[in-house]
Amino acid sequence: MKAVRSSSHSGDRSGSRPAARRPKAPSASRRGKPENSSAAATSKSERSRDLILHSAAQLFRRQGFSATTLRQIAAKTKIKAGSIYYHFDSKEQILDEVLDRGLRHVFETVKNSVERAGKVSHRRKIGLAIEAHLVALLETSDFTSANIRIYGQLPEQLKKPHRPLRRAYAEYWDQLFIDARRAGEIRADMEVVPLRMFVIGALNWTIEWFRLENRDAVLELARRTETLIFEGVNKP
Amino acid sequence: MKAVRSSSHSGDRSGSRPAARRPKAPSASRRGKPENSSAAATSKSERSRDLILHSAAQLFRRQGFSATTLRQIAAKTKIKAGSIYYHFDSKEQILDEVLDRGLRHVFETVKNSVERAGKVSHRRKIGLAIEAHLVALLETSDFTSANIRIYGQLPEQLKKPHRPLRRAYAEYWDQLFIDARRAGEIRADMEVVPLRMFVIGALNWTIEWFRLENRDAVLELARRTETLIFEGVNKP
Amino acid sequence: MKAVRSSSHSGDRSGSRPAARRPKAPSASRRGKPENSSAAATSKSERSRDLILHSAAQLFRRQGFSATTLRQIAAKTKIKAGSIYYHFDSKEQILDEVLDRGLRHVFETVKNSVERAGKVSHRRKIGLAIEAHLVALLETSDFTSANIRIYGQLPEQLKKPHRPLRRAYAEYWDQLFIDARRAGEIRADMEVVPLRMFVIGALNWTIEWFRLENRDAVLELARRTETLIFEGVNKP
Amino acid sequence: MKAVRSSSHSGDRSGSRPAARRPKAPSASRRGKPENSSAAATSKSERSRDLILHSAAQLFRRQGFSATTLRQIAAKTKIKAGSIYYHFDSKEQILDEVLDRGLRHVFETVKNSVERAGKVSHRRKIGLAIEAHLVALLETSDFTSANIRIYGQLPEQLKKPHRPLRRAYAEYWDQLFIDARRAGEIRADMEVVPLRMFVIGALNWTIEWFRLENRDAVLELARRTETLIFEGVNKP
DNA sequence: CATGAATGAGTCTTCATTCAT
DNA sequence: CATGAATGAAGACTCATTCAT
Repeated sequence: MKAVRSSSHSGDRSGSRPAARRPKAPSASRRGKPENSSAAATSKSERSRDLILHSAAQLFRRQGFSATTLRQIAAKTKIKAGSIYYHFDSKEQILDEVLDRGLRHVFETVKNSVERAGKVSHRRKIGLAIEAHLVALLETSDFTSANIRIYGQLPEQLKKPHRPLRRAYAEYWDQLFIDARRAGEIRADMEVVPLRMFVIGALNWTIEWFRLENRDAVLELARRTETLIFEGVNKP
Repeated sequence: MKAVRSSSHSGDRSGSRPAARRPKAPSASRRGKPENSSAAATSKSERSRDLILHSAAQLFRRQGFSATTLRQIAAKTKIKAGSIYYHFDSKEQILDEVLDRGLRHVFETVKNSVERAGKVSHRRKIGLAIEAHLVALLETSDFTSANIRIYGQLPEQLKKPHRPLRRAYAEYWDQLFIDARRAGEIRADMEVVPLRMFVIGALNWTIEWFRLENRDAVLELARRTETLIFEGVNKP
Repeated sequence: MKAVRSSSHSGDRSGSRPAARRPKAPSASRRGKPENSSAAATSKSERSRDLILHSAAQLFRRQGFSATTLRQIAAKTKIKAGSIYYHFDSKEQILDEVLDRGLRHVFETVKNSVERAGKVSHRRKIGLAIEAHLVALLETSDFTSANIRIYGQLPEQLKKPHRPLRRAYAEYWDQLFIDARRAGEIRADMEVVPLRMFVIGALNWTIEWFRLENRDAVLELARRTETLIFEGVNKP
Repeated sequence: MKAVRSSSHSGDRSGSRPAARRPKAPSASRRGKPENSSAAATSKSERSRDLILHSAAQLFRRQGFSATTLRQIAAKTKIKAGSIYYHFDSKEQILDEVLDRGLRHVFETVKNSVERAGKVSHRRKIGLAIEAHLVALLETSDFTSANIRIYGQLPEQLKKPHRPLRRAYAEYWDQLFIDARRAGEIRADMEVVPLRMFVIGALNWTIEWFRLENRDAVLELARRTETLIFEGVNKP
């Protein structure tokens, strides 16, 4: 009940190329695994690939896609720029994989968190989703934060392959809200899509300002956010 | 009680340069004027400058700063890339001015809206601020939306000159919340900074998804957002 | 009765590109003019374009397409490599134009030479064609020699746009032979296609060894070749 | 009376290098053997070497030297690019050997064919030479066709080591013509060098268009060519 | 004011080559 | 013998910038 199906596009665009070398596609052993799995990346190649992706994610997150150069990625990975092409076909392919991992990571984190909770109130579920989303975004994954931060500014053609998964994630949240509303835990007159936008927006914007200081900071932020969303700022 | 002081930095960095032909600095007549003033842009030069800035703002907003080329800006302005240098010293200078105008625009819009209201409840004031912020962001100013969208990914050195004004704007909101809390319209245990982040985050994130369709769409969105913030999603 | 229709493809492949600048397409004033027209190339841009093409043709001819770098072309033209892109979209576009000019040049030279002769024997016509082809190839046009020399090694996709014109040229020769055979000046059992290949082959191969020394060398070579083709090496 | 002395240069340029593992020079057992001998290629190493050379020859022939990458050669040979360096010091060394084999192959083929004929007319000898040259070029050897096709575009320094053998081959043809002329089978006023160029040119150019379809096609072509050369196109 | 033409630094990418395993 | 992984030099191409006209 865990792995989010990869948007299965990743790397497809390179289909026409001669595809000389080997790696270039996410190794079977990694596909679908949680991105920050501490389970040792096996081959040397896989380790390098991973390091490159991590470097890229951090840089994309900070500077955006187009402001990030392959030389920067290489430098951070302590290899030379040309070497990147042993592992990837193009800068775009790196982007694709960063985006994909990032979204799959939040999605899985949120899903697992909610499902693990079992029978709890809808508010609790939404609270857990908020917390999981924030944890993924702010604590555990550069991929997720990179995705959230840069996606909006990418050219259409780069966004396209990631739409299905994005939509799926949005629908997952919508369902949480729909269920809660049906159960009467959310006002009946509340429309789901703007609500989801509002919530996700408030969560996502945290990348712009939140600086992780201690383990509990994110949890604290999550709690606060949940309260705000459910109760607003009004006097009770 | 209108004009927000420009962050006074704009163009300063070019101080050492030989000071080419003429303009290069916002013309006296424009300084401090509301950005969308339809009041006669006077000289031809000023009109071109303005058109360039508008083109730049739109492109920055859509693609980010580094993905936007001067030639794109020129093309959208229907001039040639070289001509931009009659009006600006560098791409950075354009950025500076776009950012500055953008922030001043929201700031003024919000301030004016609140002040014009006169004696009203704090909730009403905050509601007006929300509305004004959204209007500036989604309806009236490409500068504002450009600013909001790209600021976070800019290198330190480009952000720096804009910090004072950003801080001022943040403090303005903080004050709104502090006043409301003091007046008991907001729960006493609510900390102001995270609250502001939450609210501004929810508002700013709308650029990522909101598509302006009709005049009232933004107002409707603003109302909805105000309700959410004050009352939350709970059953009343 | 002169200009050979350009294969009209030239530059078409760049159709999808944003096409920012201007020149990039052969200027109207040059299209269809004989390549070595001494009629002054007018604008500065046109002159540069032309110089680049000439440099490219010479280098392509000597080293082949892929062994020739833009830097070499630039150096020979005494400009910087980046400047080439003011005039051309890509190395391929340069190639296209070199090939096109080259073939149009021989074609026109041959056609004009034959037509100008008026009512003469078929053998004379073929003799003139041989001479004209050799002159174009060895004396007047780097474009023609470049074309002949590199065409065969180009990847399919680069050859494609030039096929129609090549075919037309081949058919022109075929017609010369067909007419001569019908008139009884060529043995009736002689098949035209292999004959054309034989003749054109013998002519084209001269690039591999012939070094132009004096004005008459080519004419002398042409005469010799004509004799060989018509009479063979046999004792008369 | 068969083997054409290799131009003995092959690999010499690598003289200064540290002399890696082992082979790198054509194994003793192969030196001087006819290139397509099916007589057991012995060691595994030797077989690989050979496969690499064949792949290279085909690619050089089709695309030229500089457009052919080591990875393409490796792919065609079904090994990895790095492995090539066990057998060769550099791409240039491969080229050298391809060129050398190619020329030795035609040379031997022609020589053998002529010598085997014994006492025959000079025209017959030349006819056999034509046939043998075409067979080598179009049917039996990628090395020969690669040589003929790419030699002219190589940089001086790469051509140099192959000149002696080329000259020898040219002289062999010259001798055939001289003998024929002395015997009165060729017109006395016919100069030998341009004649050889004409003939070899017509033969060599066939690579540009001839597509081998059936066993006899080459022989048919050879016959036609011989007739043309001796009798020309005139009515008899 | 604006453009045409050019420049040079830097971008992504390719490729021959190396070398430890 | 062969490969996997990497390197560095170079290639095509882009782009902010300059400046004479």
